[in-house]
Order: sequence, then C-alpha cells, then structure tokens
Amino acid sequence: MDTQSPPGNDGIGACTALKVRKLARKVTQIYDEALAPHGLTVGQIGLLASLRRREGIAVGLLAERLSADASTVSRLLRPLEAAGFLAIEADPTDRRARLVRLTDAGAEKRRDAAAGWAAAQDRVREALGDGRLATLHFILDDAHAHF
Amino acid sequence: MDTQSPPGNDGIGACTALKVRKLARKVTQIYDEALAPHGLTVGQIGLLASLRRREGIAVGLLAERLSADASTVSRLLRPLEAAGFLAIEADPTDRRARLVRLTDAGAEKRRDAAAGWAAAQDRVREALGDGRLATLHFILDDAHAHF
DNA sequence: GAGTATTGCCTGCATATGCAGATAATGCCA
DNA sequence: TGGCATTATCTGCATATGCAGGCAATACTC
Repeated sequence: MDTQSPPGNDGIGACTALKVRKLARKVTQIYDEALAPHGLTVGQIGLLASLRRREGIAVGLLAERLSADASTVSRLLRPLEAAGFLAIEADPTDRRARLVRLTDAGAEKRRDAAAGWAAAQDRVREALGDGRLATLHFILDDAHAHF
Repeated sequence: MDTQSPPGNDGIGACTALKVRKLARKVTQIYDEALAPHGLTVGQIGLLASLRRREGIAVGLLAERLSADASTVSRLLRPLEAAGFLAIEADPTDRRARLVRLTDAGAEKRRDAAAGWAAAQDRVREALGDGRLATLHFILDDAHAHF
C-alpha cells in the first residue's frame, strides 16, 4: 500500500516525539503571546524564576536545573543581562565560573510578568481541564525523572 | 522572600510550557539519536510519513497537517528533495501551488528508518511504562484537538 | 475586463537549541 | 613544580521554528 499511517494508528502517527513537539510549539505560542506585553518569552521567565537575588548561580548549574545545554543558557543570558534583569560576575573562588543572579529590576519584571504567565496557564488549563492538566504534569514530571 | 518556587509548587515550577518544552527537547534527542544511522531526524520522518507516492500534496496543506508554519515546512523540504526522497512539482491546476510527493527512494528510506524510529519509541515506552505512555498520548491528542 | 482581495509559497530576520571544539582556570600526581 | 586531566564557559556551525513581508497567481466584484 501507498498510504501513510492515519493518526492514532500504531505507525508513525503515534509518534510520541512528534506529538510532544507539536504541543511544545503550541504552548510556546500561547505563553509567548501572553507574555509579549511584558517583553519576555516563556523561556526567559523560566530562567528568571531559577535565579535568586543574593546568591549567584553558575551557568552550568543553571543549565542543569533547566535541563538545557550550557551553551544555550549562556546565550539566553545575554539579552536578559543587557536588559538589566540579571547580573553576572566572576566567581571569586573559581575564576572560570560566572555567577548569575537576579537584579532588583529582574525581580520586579518577574513579578510583573507573573500575571501574563498565569493567564497563559489558565488558558491551557481551560483547554485541557483540571484533571487532564494535573495528569499531564504528573506524567511529565515522571518522565523527567526517568530520562 | 527572595526564593524562586521549588519544583512542584504552584508557581512557575508548575509551568506547563516549560515542562512540555523540556520533554520535547529530550525526546527529540532520543529519536534523533536512534534515527541518525539512517540519516534522518524525527521531524523528517514525520514529514516523509505525511506524503504519498502518487498524489502530491500542497505545501500549505502539508504544513497544516503537521501543525507547523508553511515557511518551516518549505525549508524542511529542501534537504529531503536534494536527497531524492521527495519530488516537488507545480500544480497544473494552480500554478502557485507546489505538490510534494514521496519518491521510491523516499518510500524505501521511510521503511528503512522505521526500525530506528521503533527503537526510540520503545525506549520512551520503557521509561514511562505502557500505561503512562498511553495516557500521555491520549492527553496530547486531546490537547491538539482543543488548540 | 480592470481593479482589488485572497491565496500559496518563499525569503529575510530573529530566537531556541544542541554539539563539537577552543579557551581558560583548577585539580591532581609524580 | 611541571604536565595532564578535568571543569566552566563560550564560539562556530547547524537545524528547527515562526512571523512579517514580498511575489506571483487566482478569485471576486463591479
């Protein structure tokens, strides 16, 4: 036959990766749209949320927390530093490391943007329903624990 | 307080977008690694799986099926066409449109790479378990129906 | 049939993302 | 202490991805 598998089939129409990637594209749009008025993306919010004001965190550790590549994080920092939302300084005890911490402006921006984030979160919650969303989170957390 | 929300909290640690994106990055790696010996990425497999040999499909319709932007699809086609896996020709009835169809080589490559795809799929299945994976698919399909 | 709106696709621009390799600073061991 | 492995980060390269805008072809309206 010359047919591709219809969705729902056990062929590639049931590809976990494609389904997850598709949802990732979609939710990224939803969150970014809601956050656009605040001038942030969902990735940037996540990054700001991983920082503290007093204690700086090394880029590598930050990458680990975000489950992203250090080089990716390194570049994500640039615009946020330029915007004054975070400060980066060399670790006095290890001059290879650069410690990243939230500035007051960053903390304010984070609080400020939380409303947009919550709106997006609500929109997803409404689309899926409380139960489904909770289940999804549970499975995602579980998956992250297994990989 | 100056703390970021610990994971699992109702703060940004519970961000659906970040969780989904993180999993997308992870599964992409798993599938791409398994497909690398076949010279394909998971996105390319998905694209090939959406094509037929006889009937060409317009780029826009293809993009719609893949829930991706037409410009993205347009560019994804390039290397696959260059590799001879798909053929693109102008639609005789509408010269704006370009019809994409699978070549014999493309069909063979698709069959060939199916093994790698299945291996990745199995790896994810093992990590999550049959039940969780089925539930995840169900929720993802449901989500895609709601957005 | 001319003028306008719509459609289909592509290119330019921008971000996200990861890998491999380069650099610099540390750690370790003879 | 010299030399080598390790670590932390960054840069270059590549793909994925979307949006805005541009071009060409088609459809619609009067």
